[in-house]
Amino acid sequence: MDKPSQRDMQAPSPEGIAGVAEQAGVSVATVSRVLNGHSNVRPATRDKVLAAVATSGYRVNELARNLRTAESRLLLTMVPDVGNPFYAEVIRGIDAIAQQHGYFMLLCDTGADPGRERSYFDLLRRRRADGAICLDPATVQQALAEESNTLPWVACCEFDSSVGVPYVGIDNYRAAGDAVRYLLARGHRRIALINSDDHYLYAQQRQQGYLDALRDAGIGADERWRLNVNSLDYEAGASAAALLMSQPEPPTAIFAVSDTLAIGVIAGLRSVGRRVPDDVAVAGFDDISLAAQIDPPLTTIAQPMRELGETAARLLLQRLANPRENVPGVLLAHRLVVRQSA
Amino acid sequence: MDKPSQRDMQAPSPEGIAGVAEQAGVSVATVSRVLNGHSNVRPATRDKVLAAVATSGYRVNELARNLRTAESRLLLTMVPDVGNPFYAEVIRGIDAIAQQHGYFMLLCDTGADPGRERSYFDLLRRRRADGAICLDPATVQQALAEESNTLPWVACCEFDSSVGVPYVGIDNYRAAGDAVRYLLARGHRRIALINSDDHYLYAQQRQQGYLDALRDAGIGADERWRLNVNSLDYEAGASAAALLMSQPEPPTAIFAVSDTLAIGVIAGLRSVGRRVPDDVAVAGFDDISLAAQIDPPLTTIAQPMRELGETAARLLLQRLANPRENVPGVLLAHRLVVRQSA
DNA sequence: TTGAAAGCGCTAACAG
DNA sequence: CTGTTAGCGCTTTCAA
Repeated sequence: MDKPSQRDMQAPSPEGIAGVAEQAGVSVATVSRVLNGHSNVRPATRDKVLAAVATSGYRVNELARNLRTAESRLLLTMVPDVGNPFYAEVIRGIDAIAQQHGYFMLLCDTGADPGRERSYFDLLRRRRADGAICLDPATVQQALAEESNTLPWVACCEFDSSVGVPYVGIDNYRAAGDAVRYLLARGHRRIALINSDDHYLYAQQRQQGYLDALRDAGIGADERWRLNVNSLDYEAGASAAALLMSQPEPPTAIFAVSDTLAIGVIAGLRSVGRRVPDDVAVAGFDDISLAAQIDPPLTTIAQPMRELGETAARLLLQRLANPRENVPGVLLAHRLVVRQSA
Repeated sequence: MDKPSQRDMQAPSPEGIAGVAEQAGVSVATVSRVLNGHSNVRPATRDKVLAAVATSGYRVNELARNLRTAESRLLLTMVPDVGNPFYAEVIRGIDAIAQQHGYFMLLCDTGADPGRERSYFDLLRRRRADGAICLDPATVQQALAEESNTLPWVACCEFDSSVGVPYVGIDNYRAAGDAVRYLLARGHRRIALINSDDHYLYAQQRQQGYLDALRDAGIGADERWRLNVNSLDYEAGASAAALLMSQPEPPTAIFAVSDTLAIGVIAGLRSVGRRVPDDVAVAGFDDISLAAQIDPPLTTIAQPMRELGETAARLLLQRLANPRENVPGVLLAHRLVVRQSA
């Protein structure tokens, strides 16, 4: 078995753009131009190139392109919990806009863990992502902000307007107030609050909204009716509800800062034999699609989830396109959706 | 304002690895070695480099590294619907394993659209992702398989064992049979099936399991009790249930191939005044965390969601590490979880 | 309108 | 153990 002689060997046709160039009888520069849709190429030449691309089945190596253009066309999305329907919907909004602008989404579930978030954030410095959207707790974000106001990122849903990072969200203070005022209007006086972990800024804002609405109504807020849970799981809501009901003077209404929590609350209430809304009213927050399906259908504060994500992506893209221009913070409207749980 | 004279200008210290090399007084090769943890570097040298890295705040440019090593260290995950809790949990499993092996996840929501899936799949050819995990309908996957058995991808949850692509999933036929046999054992004879769109292979398999279980019990399956819906939304389940109940001889039990559907079914039943499980029993599929929370708690077939994702990622990683080795298909165990809806 | 050539920042032979 | 050097495959001046 001899090695093929020199004469028999095919000149190995070059790979990549060079192969296409050779096949089309043009230079690599020209191939690159038609690939990138530059206009300064004679139609006939363009056709030759396109034909060569088609027959060779060539695909551009974006690894090379990315190095050359110094961009990854990836947007990093950091979210505390992909499994939460609220975040899932926001993510969809982000993805839609990203795609629309030729970007893909690198999704990272941080579990709201500062350590993980920091290391993900480092992806920006390593140029693996061009920008980031952060849905994580404000405490985490502040750390990021100190470290690098210079890196392109925006805050979504959870934000601190004072740190100087572009953001999109709702007015959590007013939204929570709206919920409480509704409960008050329905005659409730003993209103409990089941809140997220306090390192979420939105949790603090919603609590303040709750507190102030109560105070404005001339009602004292019993501390025993205020609970913080460290996860938005259904289970967390269920056990919080049970705990609330075990008190000597239990609340007649419960406001939970997340629909998932509220759904858990309803389940928990049921398990301790209370009926909703007759024995105790329940209001949620977010208006995930499930809210309308459970029994009883959930009264809640609707957030424009999709739009929140879309806006975050747009803000980031804008910042990427024009790094020096100031990107504003934007507040989207919430609304109270009255169903049957309260 | 004069331009700084030649004498005043700082020699611009080189960026990147070269800067670190200069600062540490070694060559770029050495820097690269310590950065990549190669062992053949004298400790003293290593320390010098590390110090230079630390003081300069240098971060490797992964765009360059990726080009050089010809890998993106990204895993593409194509899923029909990120919003579905079932998929969300599978995704978490994938992400966990990917991270653990130094990969990140590119998440793409295909909406089960063949066109979108095809274009995402092209990311592999363009070297933007090293491999892909596909949760999309088998019809779509078959198209991919024909086009390129050569590209590194695996099927997850939804698979066709005959196309020769590595996969992980459960035995859908048996699982559906188990659900139906349980309903039969509870005395039901009129059992409806609310199924996914038929282009999902799992839908066909579950239907066959349903049909055969009925036949084995000597019961004819009325076609009017078989419905296919084109989305797994709660709403789809709700309207399907209402439709079923409007028939002259409505079923006494409903088996839905997804928990989200089943939850919608329960809501739909309630809206037409039927009680679950007294008037009609409902069984679901997946055992998402929500299943235990709704009223009544859902009887369902549990899938090991997390493990499904983890296994898919491992399979893919294995295929990536050893392209010529045959990667097997793997079937994970399901189980019937009896709660109160049936 | 087209081509030649210079890198993007890194890794990995290869040589010493 | 360390340094020199040749690319990875593309885009983009600069000239023609």
